[in-house]
Amino acid sequence: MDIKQSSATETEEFRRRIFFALSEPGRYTIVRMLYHVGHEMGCSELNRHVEIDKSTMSYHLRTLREIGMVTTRTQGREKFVRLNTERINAVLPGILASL
Amino acid sequence: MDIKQSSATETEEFRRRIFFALSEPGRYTIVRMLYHVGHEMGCSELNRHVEIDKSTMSYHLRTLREIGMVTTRTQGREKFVRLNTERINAVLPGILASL
DNA sequence: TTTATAGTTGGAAATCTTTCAAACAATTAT
DNA sequence: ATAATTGTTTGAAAGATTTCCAACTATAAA
Repeated sequence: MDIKQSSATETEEFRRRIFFALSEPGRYTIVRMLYHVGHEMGCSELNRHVEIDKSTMSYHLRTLREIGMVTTRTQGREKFVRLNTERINAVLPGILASL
Repeated sequence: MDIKQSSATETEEFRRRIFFALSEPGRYTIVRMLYHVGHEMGCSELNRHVEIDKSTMSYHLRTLREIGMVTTRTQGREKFVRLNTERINAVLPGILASL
């Protein structure tokens, strides 16, 4: 059973990116909060619960969005973040529940 | 429900280190290989299956050992690596099976 | 219109990560 | 004793990541 590093499936790539995201305390906290709250949250609400500079928060949320772990919705001047639970569970079943 | 970043439990810390380990392709491949093989492997045997420079391999194995994801045993000039399945499953149940 | 609120972006600084070559130690084989 | 095999370590180079300030856009409120 040989494993070639060159050929990584999309799923594998997504998994690794999830691992990368969760290896950073700030993002770990954000994801954990979103999961436990169980519904979308406004960025500023998130920011009120998680102590991170607002631009750092923005940076982390962009990372999570680029990876595909969250989606966002803008309403007026507020932005709501929603955890993409289904997609994450599809490649790493149960991981969110164990955070 | 507030989450303070300052206080991370040991378990949470271990989880994050596992995520860190698995976010790197080389280590991901090593861990996956060890899991699927299902028993300890000699470093050179590992190196024959996973294409990584030997010193890079050594570096990654040291990281995995420091995190506590693997243990090693030396016999003669060979070194055997064993995945600490129980400990990993204790904090992230089923994660190895989904790699 | 002016001001406040929500969030993004650019850029710089500090730090961390990964990789490899070269030299090394330890063990086994010739 | 010499040579080959196993694996570690050091150190340097290149690159990635995180953080924060300051300036910015856009919407809503006064």
